[in-house]
Amino acid sequence: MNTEPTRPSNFIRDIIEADLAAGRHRTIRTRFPPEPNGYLHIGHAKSIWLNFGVAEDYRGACNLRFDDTNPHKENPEFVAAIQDDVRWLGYDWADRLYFASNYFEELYGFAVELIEKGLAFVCELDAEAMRAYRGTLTEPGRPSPYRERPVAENLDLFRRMRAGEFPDGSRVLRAKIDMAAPNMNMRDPVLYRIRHGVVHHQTGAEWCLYPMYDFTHPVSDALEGITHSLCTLEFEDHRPLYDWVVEHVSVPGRPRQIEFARLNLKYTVMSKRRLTELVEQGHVAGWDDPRMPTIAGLRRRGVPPAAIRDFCRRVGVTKADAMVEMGVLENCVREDLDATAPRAMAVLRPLKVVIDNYPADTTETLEAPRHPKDAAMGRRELTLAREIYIDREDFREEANKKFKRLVTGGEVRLRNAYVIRCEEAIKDPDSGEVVELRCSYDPATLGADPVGRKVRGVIHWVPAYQSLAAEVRLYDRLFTAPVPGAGRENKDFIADLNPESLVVLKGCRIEPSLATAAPGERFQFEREGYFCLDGDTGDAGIPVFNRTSTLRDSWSRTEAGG
RNA sequence: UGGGGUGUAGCCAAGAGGUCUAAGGCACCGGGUUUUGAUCCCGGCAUUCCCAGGUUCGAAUCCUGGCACCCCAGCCA
Repeated sequence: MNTEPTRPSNFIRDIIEADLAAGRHRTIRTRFPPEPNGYLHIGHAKSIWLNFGVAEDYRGACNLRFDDTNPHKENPEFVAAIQDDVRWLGYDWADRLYFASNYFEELYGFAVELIEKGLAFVCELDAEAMRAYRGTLTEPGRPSPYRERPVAENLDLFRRMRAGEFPDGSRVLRAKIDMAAPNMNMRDPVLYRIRHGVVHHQTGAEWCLYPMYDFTHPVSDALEGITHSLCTLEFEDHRPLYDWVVEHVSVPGRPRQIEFARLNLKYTVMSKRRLTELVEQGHVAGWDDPRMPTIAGLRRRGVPPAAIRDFCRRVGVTKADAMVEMGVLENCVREDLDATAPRAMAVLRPLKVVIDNYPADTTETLEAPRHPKDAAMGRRELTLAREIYIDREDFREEANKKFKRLVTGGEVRLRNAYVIRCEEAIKDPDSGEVVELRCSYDPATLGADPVGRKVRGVIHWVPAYQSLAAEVRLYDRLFTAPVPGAGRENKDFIADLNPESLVVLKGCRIEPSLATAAPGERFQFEREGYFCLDGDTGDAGIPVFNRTSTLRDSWSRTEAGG
């Protein structure tokens, strides 16, 4: 992990360095605090990278803590998936796995402390009434009629709330702060609510009283000795409340909350609500659908964890709302995969080629490097035969000089093999479609340029009978709009789904050496892109490859531009 | 007409009174190498820092006043 390029400076690191220099802390402690109510996405990756990275750089530690105070939305599947994803990203929390629910008893004690100090009270206003009392953004709220209840009564009521004597929604515990505060979060915020009949994934049926985030988070941070509690910008308004809790309750630490801007990516969505909707309404195949911006989706797509870390580093950490282009991620993926992915040949849309002057009853074994710039990756064997497949896109009956591939009467280099000439294109008499090419090859061109002429194009190929059948799934951006739902009625992001985000190619042929590939292995199919072997199999058990990314393609631009 | 934030190139982002006629990355535009139209290499790409005043010998950096955008009225996190 330390072979990674230096993490650039940012305002959070500046704060940490200043704190260290001033002797406010001897060592740094951070935490990544997901709520287990969904899968992690690339926005979380930024937080994970920041929290674990900063801890690593300043020789501190980062805890993994599940913020599990709302049993209605949380479940063990998410708890497990989140751990898998953090680990896969390359981070290790050692024995520091925590749950906010582990602190329920302490939390309860601190709530009692607040009541005893006259800083919290049991309120019987229902949700609607409480909203009315809260006031608005421009008008102050009014105090709850229950605000001045005696301490002893509050204590008794709170104990009975825990004991299960009151139904859901009948009572809450509230902090007594300031109903006229311009910051809505300070208008006597709710600290505890009653939830009967839910089985919490960690604490079971032990509690019917659950603490709110604003109370739980600062206490949990303090209990764990967190020095810097990093969170996203929308919690900025909560910081005064965070500080209030830390100050008024006898916790052992003084954590400091620092907010940074969350990651936004064009052409995708990042909110848990929207991702959940995509999954539950079946717009994608699941949380790990390769089109999803989830960590699980990116993993299945073939994106290497190092590319995600690099992406986080490049994007930076600031307080300015940012909308990052997909191109940055794609570049990180290509950069990593160019260096690490073995090369192979795969023909996605096969067109049969018969090399007429090649002996019919033999094949030839050729060798090719697994990587053009990394000899250590070794070599692989290719089988050349009289009948091969090339991609339909690499042949045109006629074309102008810019088309560097095969045309009738023209020559092209078969990658890692000979130069061939197309003598004739055989067409289906009914449809006129080209169904086969009759070619000849020049035996003198293996590893050597032909004499007296130059061949500009190189195309990939596979042997017709020795190659393997495969299914290839081509992925494109999930949405057609840079900000899905923007400008639509009800922000209807579903309407911006890209109908061509997935194209399945079933008749593909891949080179024989791919027979031993294992699920999760990544390759560059030369001239096509980067692909990752999926765990699924296609028709008749054939392997399935997911396209992680195309190669950069200046040809399509040239051609489109005329 | 409340509070909290943010504004540097198409997209991110350094920068903290002079070394800024403003780093770096992505994108884009050339040119070179190449048995991947890939990679790689070389070059180009903000006289300008949301706007307007002001302070100063000197400002993206300080002051004042505007403007724009984001977040907040869950017994969600």
